[in-house]
Amino acid sequence: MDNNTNDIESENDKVKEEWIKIQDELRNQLIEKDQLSFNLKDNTLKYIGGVDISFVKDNQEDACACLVVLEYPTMKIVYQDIEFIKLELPYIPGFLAFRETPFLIQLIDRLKQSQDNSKFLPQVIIVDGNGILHPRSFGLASHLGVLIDIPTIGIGKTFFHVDGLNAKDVKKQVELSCHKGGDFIELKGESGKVWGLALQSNDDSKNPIYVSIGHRISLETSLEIIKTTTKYRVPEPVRQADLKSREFIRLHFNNTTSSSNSNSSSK
DNA sequence: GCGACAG
DNA sequence: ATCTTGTCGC
Repeated sequence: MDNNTNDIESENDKVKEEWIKIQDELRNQLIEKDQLSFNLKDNTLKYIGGVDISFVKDNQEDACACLVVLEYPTMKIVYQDIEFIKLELPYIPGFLAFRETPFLIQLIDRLKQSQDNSKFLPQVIIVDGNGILHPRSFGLASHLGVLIDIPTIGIGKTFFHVDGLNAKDVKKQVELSCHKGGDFIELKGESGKVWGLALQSNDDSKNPIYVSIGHRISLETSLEIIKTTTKYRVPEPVRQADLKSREFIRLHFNNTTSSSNSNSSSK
């Protein structure tokens, strides 16, 4: 029986090794500077995207993927696509991209192919997950960005330990240095590398968000965009994607499945 | 060996 | 990720 668990463990290690190779390869295509189809100074940023996946409770595989496109800077939703999906892989810290990326790409592809809506293809996408703020500098936002070749910004809501940085010290630093919305600190690790920023979203948000480069954008431009699209704790594009996907689950999944406490009838 | 660990 | 009421404040 111990042999079984050992076999499984070594199988998992093999898979992780393969995944690491894949990401090492993809990372060669990662661009950590501005390579954009717009300039923030001259109103050429029109469409900004947000993606998120929400889950059905007590369920590791039934979920809802959402892509929204907002008009900049009005933040009005001009396009949305929401669908039920079945996750095929578990959540493994450090390998989130392999779990979620296939479904997000599908949403982007559908928009690209849309006869009427392809004009809404976002010029930059804000992703619910880190960019290069990641053990191998290649989180979900970067992985997705490279695969779809669209600029992305990574947003984390909880800190991911990397390069000697840890949540406790980071939050302590934020407490000391950030007092109002827009204040931020650099996330500089032991190696000296700047992995991203901890940003106070608004004047009364105590809990920071973590901004990092996804793909084809600089940290400076990322910050500028995040600041101008954030009203609540998380930027409006990802917030809307989150709200839409949760609502979809509430409306179409809940009473549709047995799952839990209905009126316990028979017995 | 032990703990940490995006969503 | 998800589970949840009240509560503080504009």
